[in-house]
Amino acid sequence: MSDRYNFEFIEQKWQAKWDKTKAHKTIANEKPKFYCLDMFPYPSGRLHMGHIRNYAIGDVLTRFQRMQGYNVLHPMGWDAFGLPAENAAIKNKTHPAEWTFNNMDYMRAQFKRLGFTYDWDREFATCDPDYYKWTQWLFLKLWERGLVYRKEQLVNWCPSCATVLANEQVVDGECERCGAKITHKNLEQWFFKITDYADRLLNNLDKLPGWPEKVKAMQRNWIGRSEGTIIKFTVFKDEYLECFTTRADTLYGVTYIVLAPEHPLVARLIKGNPEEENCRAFIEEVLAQDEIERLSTEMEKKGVFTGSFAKNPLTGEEVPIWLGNYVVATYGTGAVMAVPAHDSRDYAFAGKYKLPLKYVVFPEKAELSQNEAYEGEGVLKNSGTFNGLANKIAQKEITLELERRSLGHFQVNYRLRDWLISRQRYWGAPIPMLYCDKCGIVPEKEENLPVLLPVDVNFAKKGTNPLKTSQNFVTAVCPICGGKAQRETDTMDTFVDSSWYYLRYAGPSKDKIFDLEEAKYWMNVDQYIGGVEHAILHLMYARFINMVLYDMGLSPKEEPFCNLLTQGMVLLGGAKMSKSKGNIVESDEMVKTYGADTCRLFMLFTAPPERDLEWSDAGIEGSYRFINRVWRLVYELEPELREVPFTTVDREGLGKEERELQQKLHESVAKATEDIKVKFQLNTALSTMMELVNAIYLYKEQKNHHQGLLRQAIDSLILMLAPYIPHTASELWELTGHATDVHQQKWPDFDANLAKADEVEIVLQINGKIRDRLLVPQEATKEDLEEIAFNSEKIKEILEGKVIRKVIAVPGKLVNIVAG
RNA sequence: GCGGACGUGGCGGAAUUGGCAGACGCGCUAGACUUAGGAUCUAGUGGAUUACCUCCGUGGGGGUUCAAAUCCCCCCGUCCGCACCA
Repeated sequence: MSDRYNFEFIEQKWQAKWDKTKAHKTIANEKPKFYCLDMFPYPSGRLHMGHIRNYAIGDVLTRFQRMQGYNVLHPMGWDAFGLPAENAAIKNKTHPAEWTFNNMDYMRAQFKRLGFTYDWDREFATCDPDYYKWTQWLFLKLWERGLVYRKEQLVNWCPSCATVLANEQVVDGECERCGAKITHKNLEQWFFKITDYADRLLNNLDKLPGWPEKVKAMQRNWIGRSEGTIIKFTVFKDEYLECFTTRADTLYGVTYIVLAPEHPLVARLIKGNPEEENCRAFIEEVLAQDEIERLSTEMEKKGVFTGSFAKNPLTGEEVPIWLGNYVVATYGTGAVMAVPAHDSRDYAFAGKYKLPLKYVVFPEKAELSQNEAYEGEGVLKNSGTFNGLANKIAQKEITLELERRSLGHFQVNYRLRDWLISRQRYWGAPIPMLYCDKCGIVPEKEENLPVLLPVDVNFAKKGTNPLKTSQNFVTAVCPICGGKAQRETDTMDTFVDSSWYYLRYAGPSKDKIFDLEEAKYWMNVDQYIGGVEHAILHLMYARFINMVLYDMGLSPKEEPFCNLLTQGMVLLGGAKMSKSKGNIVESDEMVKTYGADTCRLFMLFTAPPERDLEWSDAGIEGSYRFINRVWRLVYELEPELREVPFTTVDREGLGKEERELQQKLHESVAKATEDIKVKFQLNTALSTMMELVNAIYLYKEQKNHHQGLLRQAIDSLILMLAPYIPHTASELWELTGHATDVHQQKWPDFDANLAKADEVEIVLQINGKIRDRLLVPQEATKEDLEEIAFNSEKIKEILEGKVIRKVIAVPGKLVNIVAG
């Protein structure tokens, strides 16, 4: 034992012990459960301080809940498929697997060096054939349920990653991963029908009170549900142009129609018209723009007349059909009925091209201004038989009339698109489908899973899916007719892998996707912790896949994640730590200098978990100082405590200093417990413990110590620090004579009565301004306080010659005298 | 434009059930100990004025209240997400 805080020795000692005894192994039992899950990492290489922060939060919660009597599952593994491995493989002429597994080994050792409570027996990587076999199985189940389809459409293409991407993975027209500008290609791709679940994904958000409002808002926004009407305008003979609108009530105000240049009817609508040339030039111009330009609100609204007309289904009026650069081809029908009198965008467009306005909705009280679009509520005019109806009612009535005439119907539209899951890359789970000359597209048989990634591939050809270079892989046998077939060479989006991993942790299994019985015990995840960057991507995909598994009778809960914490980022120089920016503070370096406990402590103390945190060299020094301070305190008191048994000390017979220390102790336990359990404010829990340490230091200066009370204070302090600085706490627990493991102890209790001070300082106010402060007994009543207040010399002086109007006394807080 | 979060010392941040603004930590200042200190300990640290008293102060303005960082209204600003979605 050393008087110096030797973190290297201490941390290695306890880590070796935890490893050897499998201290963090978890099995389902009769205790109440708690499933604490940190989003598993991509094995990118090395941990930095950002990682430490993420995982330290989950680790504190895990250790705390164990001390609260819960059986806590806290697993860790690897989201191990993905592009960086493949790119590294091309660059270093290795195999992606080698790069990935090396990184996993390195990072696993780093996790252990940080003392995290993971049950390593449950570890897996999504690139293990034992795992991706079930990702493929899941694909087949979705196929069976009609939730998978293959379709040619305009898709996002990342030229740098040489693969297609889902809508969610395109940010501001750029690749979410590499930042390259996205282009568009017409390709046949695989999709998951997430839109079938749009309503449930949306409605269930209301059943997730433990999720941040922000994340729920983002998902609602992304799903973008909108109720409206499809209205059919007649073009040619017996052919219709369908428009989606949320304002069917303004149908009598339609003065033209605008189509996206990509609309399928455009070619026929312009053909042979004098405007044809003009239109072609316009379409070419619009299509030449990239996504960002095209969708920018700054973009000037432009259009051209097609030379054709469409017939309004109710008025029979012929209105001109235009092409517009602002109409989104992929939303609704790609065709908009324009009502310039009641839509400001149409108003601007109509003004520019001298198209007519027709007001049909009039405000009930105010005058209608004809200098702008009126978008508010009102009553219908100029609308035939619908005149006089409130516009909200007219929306329904007009749609019902259209339904009677088979010229329209109610429609719910979503912004959400189906999930494009195929990728033209090697390092992912192969899509288990085949192309047979006779049978067409056929699924692989379940018993033939996993469809293994071949080893004989060539990574050298840039822009080609390496899987295509393996003849052994591509050439296959049709599972139906036994004839010659070709394997699908696309792999699945890695977000498919991570959409069900939490179930695998909860119920590891050799012969099933997961063990249903064990998963029933653990699910759902009580606390999920991860970055807000997954607010839409992973968190919506996972909810969707879990919902499908729930419908299949497999997943025990409809929603997988009960409570969600989106922790803030660790910044350096105001920017998120990232390899590409080169602003990384490496875990290894800091652990070597200060030890794991100090790193953890700093990350938790400096800011509340949800907020971003700026790295500070001085800040980590402060945390290191605090641990040293605790170390010295316990080390110096240890000789007189070693033989003192732990007891709970009563208030009776204690001296003033003892009573103060006791009060501080109980108050600290109460606050540290509430902060972590209710508020999730680890920073304030820690500041409370710092105050307790300061109080014990102060008491230590006393001549004769109440050893029983000191023992209780020191023991409680070590217990409360155990989740945060587990190595130091273990060592100090042992040092002070305990034969037990600090992490298997019960969290300390507190007595609410003892947490109150004997005397409290109250303030005396006159007209709300503080004029005096006094110490009064804790139990002083309103009446007592008033008496005390009027006896104060200062108060008497100020009140001279004033009339007292009102006196407010709040026990334990203040007395306020209103006088004038 | 829509939605979410937020604005408190030199800095990170406390206090949000209305009731002492600035806990805790960093930094800074002075002192103690010391051969030395980038260790440790003690004291101080919102601003103005300063022996004391006092006044001002939570982005700005108004309001409710005995009492507002906290509740209400208006405005300004920052960050994040979505964005010509019909």
